[in-house]
Amino acid sequence: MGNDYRSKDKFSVIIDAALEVFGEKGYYTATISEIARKAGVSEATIYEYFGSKEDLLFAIPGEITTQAVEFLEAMSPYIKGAENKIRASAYGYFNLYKNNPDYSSLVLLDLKHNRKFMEAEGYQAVKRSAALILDAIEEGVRSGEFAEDIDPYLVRSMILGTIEHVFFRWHLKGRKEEVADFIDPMLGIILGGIKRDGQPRAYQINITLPPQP
Amino acid sequence: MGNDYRSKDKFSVIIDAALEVFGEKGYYTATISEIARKAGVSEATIYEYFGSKEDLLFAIPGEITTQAVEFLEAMSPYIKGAENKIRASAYGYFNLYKNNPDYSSLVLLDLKHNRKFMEAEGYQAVKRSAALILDAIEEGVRSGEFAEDIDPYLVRSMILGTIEHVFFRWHLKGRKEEVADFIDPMLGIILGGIKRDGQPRAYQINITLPPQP
Amino acid sequence: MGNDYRSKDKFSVIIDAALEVFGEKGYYTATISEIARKAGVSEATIYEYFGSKEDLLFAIPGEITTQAVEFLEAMSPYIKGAENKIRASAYGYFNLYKNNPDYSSLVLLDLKHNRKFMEAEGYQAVKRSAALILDAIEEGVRSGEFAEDIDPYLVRSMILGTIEHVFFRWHLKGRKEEVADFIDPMLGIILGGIKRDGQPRAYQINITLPPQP
Amino acid sequence: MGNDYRSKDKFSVIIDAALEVFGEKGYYTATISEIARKAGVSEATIYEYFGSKEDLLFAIPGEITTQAVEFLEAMSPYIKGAENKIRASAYGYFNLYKNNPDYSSLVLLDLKHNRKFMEAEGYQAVKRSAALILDAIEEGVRSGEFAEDIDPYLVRSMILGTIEHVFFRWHLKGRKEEVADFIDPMLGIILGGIKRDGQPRAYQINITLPPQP
DNA sequence: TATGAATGAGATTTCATTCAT
DNA sequence: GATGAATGAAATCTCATTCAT
Repeated sequence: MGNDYRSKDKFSVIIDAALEVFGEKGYYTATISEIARKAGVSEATIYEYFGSKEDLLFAIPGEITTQAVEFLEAMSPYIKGAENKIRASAYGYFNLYKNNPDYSSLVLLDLKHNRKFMEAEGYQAVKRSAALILDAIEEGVRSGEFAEDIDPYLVRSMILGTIEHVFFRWHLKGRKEEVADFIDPMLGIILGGIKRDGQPRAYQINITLPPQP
Repeated sequence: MGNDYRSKDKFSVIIDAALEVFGEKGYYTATISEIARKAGVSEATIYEYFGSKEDLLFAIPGEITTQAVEFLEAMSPYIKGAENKIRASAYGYFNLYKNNPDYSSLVLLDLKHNRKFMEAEGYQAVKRSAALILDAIEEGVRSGEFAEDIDPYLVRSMILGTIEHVFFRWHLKGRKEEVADFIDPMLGIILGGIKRDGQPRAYQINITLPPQP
Repeated sequence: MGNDYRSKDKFSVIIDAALEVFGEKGYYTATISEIARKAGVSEATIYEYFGSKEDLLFAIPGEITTQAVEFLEAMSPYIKGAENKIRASAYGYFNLYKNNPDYSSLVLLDLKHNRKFMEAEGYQAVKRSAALILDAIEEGVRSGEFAEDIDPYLVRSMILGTIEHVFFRWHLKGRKEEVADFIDPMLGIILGGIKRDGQPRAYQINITLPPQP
Repeated sequence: MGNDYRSKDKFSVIIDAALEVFGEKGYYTATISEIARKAGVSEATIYEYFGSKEDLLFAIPGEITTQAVEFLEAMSPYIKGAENKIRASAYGYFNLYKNNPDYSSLVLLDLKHNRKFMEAEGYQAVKRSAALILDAIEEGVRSGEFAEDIDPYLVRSMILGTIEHVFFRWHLKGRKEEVADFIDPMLGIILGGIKRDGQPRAYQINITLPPQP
């Protein structure tokens, strides 16, 4: 435990430092040297744990995202109704990004643009979580909760795109103010736009024409 | 005229080459040397036209975006109704991104993450175009077209976020298939979610009349 | 005359600009581009008149120094006495350096350190003027004006070294105050130290020895 | 100790190589690449030890000069009489320049012309040593050893100017012959020129005795 | 003659990465 | 396991210089 513990500690320490530095400066501008300094280890030590700068980058999301997604997946069976599932996922993203600003900066500004990462292991969790949303939307269509002519992929893009866009701007603007909870209003609009609800929409009405002479 | 033509040509040739290389490899991975090779000029020549690699990057959007935005702005007064204005802007983005894949790759994958660029001149056009959408939304709220409790900034984020997200994924997936026109369905959902309910949406319905006896 | 005049003008204009820029920034830090700008000609034009940056550097002293030295040489026969000849030469240097600060900066800070220049044509005038001083000193020794055990080369080094040192420091200190006339005091000391004069020095006294037994 | 030794070695090895190359070619013409080659290290290694080419240049005098000056300063209190103090300092310069030809070349041909260096730390030692001379001269004036109407700054300029001029020419002429000891003759002249006349200069005379009957 | 335009040739500098200890 | 020290490999950028017009 002693060795293992110490070892694991150093691993985490490096990851944390890398997250912080990458998050602040971006992948290319960040240097191993600064990460090492912040982690309190030598540069060479970083290479004991991670094969390369890119490996270190890719190793970061593994932990954080996986944890968040596993929580969501575990919760999923207990949530009833497509809408609630979507809401849960959306809040999952929201909280993940909000509570881990360096991480979200890293993901939104660096990782997302890295094709290699998209194919790397660390991205699997993100994919699974995106799949959860898609499933929920499709479930909603099947169940009649949502209109059947909607494109589930588009709806998911709207949800994820909005969340990313808001956090993205937040980062670029220097993370000054806190990000308000925009999930409910956003879902209000999107769900309002795709729900097939009791109150028939205008385009669903039946018109009774007066008898023609 | 001859001279001028040749000069302008070289400027454009470099911009085009840079657009291509930056678009493919990203700003940091791209090298001046490759851009020079692709442009068919020497590296030194690039520095005759652009002071630095970053200047070159920032010079790219100036032309393309400005043109697109100016068209939108010129058109704006002739478009009546908030919804139509929004639609016009959304299609503006859509077409811009769709017709200039290298450019959209560059903007979405590189420029957007560059704080310096956000403050640079080339970005002004993008800002103006984003302002157009916001104005339209606010106009819709004032006119009663849209519910008054909506957050115009959120709505704009939804529109832009969705567009960016879709194109973003398209780039990361290798631009294989053509991007379908998702603007109408997207706006259908969003506008459907923000329109003031009392207002009958007669204009959206298709009526099939029963056969007349 | 028109052509020639114009042509000569441009030559001078370039020399003057070069003198100014070299004098201010030093040879290596100065750029042809800045000289061209200051001269109001294109860089290429400079190469019409001078083969290279170094040629331009070497061309500068030719005019100024030659003029000053020729004046000295012309005057020389009319000056009587070693001391007066030395004084004339020393003041020649003094005035040259004082009245042409850029030139003296150039010579003291750049040209002097350039072995190629020492062998170049432009340096001949300087050499001739240094020879004048040497001749005068030797003349003084021959005539008995100066002590015969002095080293004329050393004396010349003292004169030139002092003048250069003073102006050198003046340049490095930013040419703030005007350089005072230190030639007379300096020569007072040096000549005082080498003159074999009527007022017998201590070492020239006659000793009357007590009668030897 | 082993490590420390090796480390110090490399530092010195680079300094020595730089001294040699700068001394030979001058600062601007010298290249890091050649210094690295001569030092037997990579260019990158040089940058591990010195932040920039200029830093490397400025780091050179620190050691050599400081040592020489500290020796002088330590000796100073034990030397009695202004004249002897001046002589000691002058020989200090003389030996420094003579025993370290590369160094003196560097100082006289490169460093002295660098305004930044004049303000840099490495130059402090030179300044202190120049102050020593000035103090000695002023002491001589106060004590009546020297005439009171002399300008101590001028006298110092004469001493330093002469020394620099002689070594300077030596370098430019290719350091062929050895530099003779010109300090004593030079001081003989200068001191002869500034000494208060009343004081008999018994120690300088050669006496030829008349034939004894 | 004059020059706008283009470039060859390098120089400095930066960093990720390696390796002996 | 940890690291100090060293470096290979590039990349950006600068300028003196050339040449077609």
